[in-house]
Amino acid sequence: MRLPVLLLAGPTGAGKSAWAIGLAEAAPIEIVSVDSALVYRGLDIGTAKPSPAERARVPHHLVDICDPAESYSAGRFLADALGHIRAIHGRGRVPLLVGGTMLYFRALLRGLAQLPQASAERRRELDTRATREGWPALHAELARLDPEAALRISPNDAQRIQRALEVCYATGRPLSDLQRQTVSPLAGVRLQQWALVPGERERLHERLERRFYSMLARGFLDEVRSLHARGDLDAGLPALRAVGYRQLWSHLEGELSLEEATRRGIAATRQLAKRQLTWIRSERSLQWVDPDRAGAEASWNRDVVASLRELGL
RNA sequence: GGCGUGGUGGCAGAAUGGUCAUGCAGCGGCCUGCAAAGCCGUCUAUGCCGGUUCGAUUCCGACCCACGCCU
Repeated sequence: MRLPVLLLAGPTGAGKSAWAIGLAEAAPIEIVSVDSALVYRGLDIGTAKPSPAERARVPHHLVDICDPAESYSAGRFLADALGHIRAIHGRGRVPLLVGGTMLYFRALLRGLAQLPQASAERRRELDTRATREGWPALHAELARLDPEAALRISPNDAQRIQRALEVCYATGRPLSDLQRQTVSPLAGVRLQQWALVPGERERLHERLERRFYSMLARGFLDEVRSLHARGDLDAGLPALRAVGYRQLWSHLEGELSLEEATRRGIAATRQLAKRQLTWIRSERSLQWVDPDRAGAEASWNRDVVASLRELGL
């Protein structure tokens, strides 16, 4: 028999974690987090990380695996996640991939091309050139090395221009060629995929705002303060660009009042949710569930448990 | 009650006798090793009534509202 892989996506604040933990208590499931912020140690309150108690009850993988000074990546995620999926299957259990980092889900579903890792030095060089010449100039260079990539990347999209050039330099080949063949690493796996999609955006927004205040009440600012106090972290690190952390960091740097940081943090959270929803809409293989509908969680839970039973689990 | 100042989009804030900046928020989208990131696109406005004018958000008058000062 082939063990399945379950996927649960959804925007921030939709209730994914609670659903996942609830399911794991009713079925032989282990949770694999699909979340670019939960990987960082010390980012707890602001990421709504599952509590130690919850993690003791249900195994969570890919949480707290990285120091905030490091940069995690989609590539590392893919390798890590596939490793956990295999290991969980090896235990005769079912992996439930839960999270909101849609690029990571896509990597899992569609695969990533064989590309070189990010190179810190190369990126530093490119940043230096960009401050002197401007990104449009580097975009023009990309147009020579990889016209196809230049066509779909905006002259202002620093991040992607940088990545494309980095790959061209490192491999001597256009990124577009390298990206041509990718295979789904989960091809042939029995997949069940859901997305929590709140029916009313308004309600999600209210919830996100309340949640932000509640995080502050539970010591979010102190959490950021202790990261700030380490002295070896800076605002450019992926961990500190996370929603909420970035704004509170900026307040600690004296750039924003706490009120302003809060306002912006809440707005950034809404924007994150919006981008996640855009991605969910485009991923047609996901089955939508409205978490605000009465009884939605219970009936989902029941259905999943039943379908696992059919497989003898 | 009198005088003064000011009313521009959800908010902030420019400008103009003829096409009403811009920023933020919102909304839609893109996404291959930073993705809670980055980028692209986009709707809504000149308080009200009248006058001058070919044409008024702009000039004039009345009114309403806000703020300040005076009584």
